[in-house]
Amino acid sequence: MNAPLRREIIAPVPRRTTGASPCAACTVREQSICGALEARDLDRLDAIVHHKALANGVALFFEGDRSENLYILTAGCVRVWKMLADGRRQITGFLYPSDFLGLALRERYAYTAEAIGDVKVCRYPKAKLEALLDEFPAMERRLLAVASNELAAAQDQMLLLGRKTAVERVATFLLILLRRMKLKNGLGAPLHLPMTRTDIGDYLGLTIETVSRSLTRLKRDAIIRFVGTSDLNIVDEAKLAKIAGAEEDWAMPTTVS
Amino acid sequence: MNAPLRREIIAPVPRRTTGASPCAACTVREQSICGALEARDLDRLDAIVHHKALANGVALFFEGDRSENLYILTAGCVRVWKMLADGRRQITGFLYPSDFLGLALRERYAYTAEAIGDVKVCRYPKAKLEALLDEFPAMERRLLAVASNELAAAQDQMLLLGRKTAVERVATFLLILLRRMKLKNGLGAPLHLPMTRTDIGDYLGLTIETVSRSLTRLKRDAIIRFVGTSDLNIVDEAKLAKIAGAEEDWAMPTTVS
DNA sequence: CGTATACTTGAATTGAGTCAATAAGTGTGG
DNA sequence: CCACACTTATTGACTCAATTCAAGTATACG
Repeated sequence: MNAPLRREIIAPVPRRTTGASPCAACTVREQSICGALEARDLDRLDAIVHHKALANGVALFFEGDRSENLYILTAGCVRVWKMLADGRRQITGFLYPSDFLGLALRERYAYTAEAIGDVKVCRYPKAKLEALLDEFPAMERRLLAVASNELAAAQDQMLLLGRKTAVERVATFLLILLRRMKLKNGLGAPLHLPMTRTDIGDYLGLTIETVSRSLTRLKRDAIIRFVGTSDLNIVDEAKLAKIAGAEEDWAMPTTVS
Repeated sequence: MNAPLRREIIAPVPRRTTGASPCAACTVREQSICGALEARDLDRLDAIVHHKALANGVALFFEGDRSENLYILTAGCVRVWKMLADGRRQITGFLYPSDFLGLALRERYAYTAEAIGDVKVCRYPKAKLEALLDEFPAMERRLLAVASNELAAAQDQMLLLGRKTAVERVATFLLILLRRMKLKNGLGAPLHLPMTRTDIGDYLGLTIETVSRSLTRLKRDAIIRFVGTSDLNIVDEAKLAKIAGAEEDWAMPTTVS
């Protein structure tokens, strides 16, 4: 179907030979768990990291593989998914630079992770990174924060999958992308969708046709405007947010302790 | 709708005056994060814990409340849910004794937690528990493991909500309950459903009618047999598992490292 | 024992899925 | 640079699984 069974092919990234630590020069360090380390400790990370580049559709690992490595995404986009025996697929997340991957501290990965377009990652052997966590509690605390945030996002996604209509799902999806982009790139720039409509459908629990129809409806209502097929401008963010089905925002409720 | 707006009412549990630490006598300690502490450190937990009892339908906290406490469930069942502005509800989980509650290390709770039937919890002030985490890394590690497991469960639930049919969802739900019960009570005993059909529907992204029809179908096919309305025997676990839509079980796949 | 609540069942409706036919991109080689 | 092939996206017509609406029937409770 849409799960290319290619294994990861490593295009080795030239190892820096200058004195400076590669991690010190890393552009996503501050956002990722590595940011928990002091500059002077970065060589400890450098010592166990392998940099890798992956082409479109190549898997970092497959559901069921022994989980021997953890990853931090430094460039590109990764989709993470689970599958039923008959091929029905559910994408549980799209990852972006600085995102952490492989958190399941279990023997096997519970999902497959695949590159969307060109991707770069830092790979850490699980055992060695765990040893570092013991040594640097700040890093472990940061990992806990990451897990906690992902859990909150997963709960939002359950609300979406269990209770939202098709347009609401698509609107929510666009809003999330928009907010993430605003954080990184600032506003104004058009929103780029690196994933296919099939990916979006499998993320939102819809078919591609329904995704397409929902996008068309948002276009018709002048809420978004497409530039090509995978770039768009959000013309009316307020309307989009309204359709997304404003979760109750609980403006300072009274609390009886 | 079905969200009683009652605040928690504390039925004080008599504080033990014997010399022994209450935590030392706790029946769920080993399964919960408290199990990470040595016996000699348990008084540190005792010092910050408050025991509470809650009646059916009473909330521990509401979505949007300041998250000042963390909880461990010691008896009963708790439902955790989020809601859309128009009242659509999604239950993101049912919690059982030894389960941890309030993990979101954020300023506010992202969901509401309510007692189903009589419930007992240990309540810890967030700041004080976090201080303990700093002191006892084993406990923090355990918390990370909890978060990691919950994340895996959340991903399974996304697969269910996004891609499974009604009967598959209900079958999966029963199987999960069965497996959890097997772990605790051993096999044989009938399965008890403490929650209403409405709860089940809101957990599975279905209406009560569809839940009821699915259960009827499983009854008709002699896969389950009800004893009253909230207790049932699972007659044919294999068939149930088959319907639940066997996630690929990836029997030792080859891995190219 | 009656009343409220929770659950089941049936009939009609509908939102999203399926099937099928374009249309719009994307990439390749001549 | 264009023509062709191929993939990806859109649109339309029809179907169907789950919802909605509407009775009924258990079950629990004061």
